[in-house]
Amino acid sequence: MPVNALISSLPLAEGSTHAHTGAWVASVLRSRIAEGHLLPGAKLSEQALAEALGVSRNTLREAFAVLDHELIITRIPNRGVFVASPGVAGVKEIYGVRRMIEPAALLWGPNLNTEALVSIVIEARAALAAGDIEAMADANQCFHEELVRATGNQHLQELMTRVLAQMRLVFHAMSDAPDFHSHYVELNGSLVELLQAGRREDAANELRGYLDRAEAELLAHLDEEN
Amino acid sequence: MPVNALISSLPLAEGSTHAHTGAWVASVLRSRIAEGHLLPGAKLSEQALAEALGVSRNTLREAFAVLDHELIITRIPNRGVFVASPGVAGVKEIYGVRRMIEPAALLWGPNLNTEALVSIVIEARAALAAGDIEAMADANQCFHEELVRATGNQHLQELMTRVLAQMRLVFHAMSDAPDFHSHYVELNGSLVELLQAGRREDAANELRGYLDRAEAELLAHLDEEN
DNA sequence: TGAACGAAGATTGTTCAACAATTTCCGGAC
DNA sequence: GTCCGGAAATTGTTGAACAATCTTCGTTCA
Repeated sequence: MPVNALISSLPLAEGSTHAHTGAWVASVLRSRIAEGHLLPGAKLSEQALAEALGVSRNTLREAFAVLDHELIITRIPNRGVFVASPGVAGVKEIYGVRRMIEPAALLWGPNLNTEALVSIVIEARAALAAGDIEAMADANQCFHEELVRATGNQHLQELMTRVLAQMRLVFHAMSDAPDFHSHYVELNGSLVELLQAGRREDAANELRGYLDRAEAELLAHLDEEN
Repeated sequence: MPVNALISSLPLAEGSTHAHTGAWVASVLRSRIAEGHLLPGAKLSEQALAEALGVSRNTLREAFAVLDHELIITRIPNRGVFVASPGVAGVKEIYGVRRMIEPAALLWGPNLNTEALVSIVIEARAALAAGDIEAMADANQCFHEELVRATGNQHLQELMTRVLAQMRLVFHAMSDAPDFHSHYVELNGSLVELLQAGRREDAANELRGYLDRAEAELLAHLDEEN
């Protein structure tokens, strides 16, 4: 288990004393997990983590409460805390959310910023040409985040951020994953074209089909992995 | 593998005295607030609450972390914890969520249960006839919760539950509120009629208008209160 | 051999007491 | 009346402690 080595590289709490340490711990763990340094299924030992982060077990526990609520970690009573690893049910949940919110944003979002979407697609194409899969995945995530930004609503954006964080966990759990992102670049592109033509309803419908196919693809890959 | 392996894979027994006290405290406070026993703006003193609930300050703190994340309470560093009191911005956020999720559920929800909605409308009508405003408000809430249940998605349902909890806070904050609920009974009724006729798109559009008017009404009342 | 048993040892759940950092309260000075 | 300064109260955080629960690992018994 390489977790111990990674934990030791965590930054220690320093300087600013007495300010929402719990939230700080939560954010550190959140990004550590998002970046894939802590992989799904990894156990987060209270004692080890508290020591590594330079905070007390009680403070760490407050961070755990937040991350648990965000579904980034899984707490099993008397067993411990683990990085969440969404299975088939999790993927279905994720796409259930996306299939409602994203088309709704496209169809009814009052702040739809087509230009921002265009520039993201251009970025993604550049990343694709450069063979930078990481950058492409980032761009794809930005695209869908920008989409939900059209709702002009903080709650929905937070939900989407949470869901996309879970998506990252799914990808991290599949180390042998093929490149899921590259062939969505052009799908995003055609979506943007529809938007530029003012055909929001068509765009929403296309997006729904797109999400259906993406879910099916992921589920197929998850099944064959077991 | 030995019997031990089989036993350990069984679902964990609930009700143990030694688990989830933090979650329990959170649920107690949640319902206390929902029922209006703790009004918006009220301060939740750590010491007093911990003593009253018979838990330690640390455990109470874990509950606070959860409720803060649910936006049911507001934490101000070094000042304390208060029951949230959504203002104009909060109401706009709430309706921003509802205006996206509810029509989407109506339009695309795979588990739309028209019969359940019908029976809720019937209940609401009975409450209206009996002059029971409380029951009417409950029925109205059930109606919209059932609507989101059509999405078959837990995340969206949780978000909706959170949003409806904030709605209750808004109503509690307006002690002199007129009866906002009674004239929505028939609007829900006409919505159901459209659904029974299979006209989901029309229903979604009508619901959007309905939510727009409801928001405007609430905002007007909030403005004149200041 | 291999499965069941059971007693350490480790880990989590929770509380308590203490202390530092801030805010709030209150009485006096101008 | 308001401005100031110092108690008093409250929050933020820690460390130790203990009970409950899991894990581990050697022992016993078919």
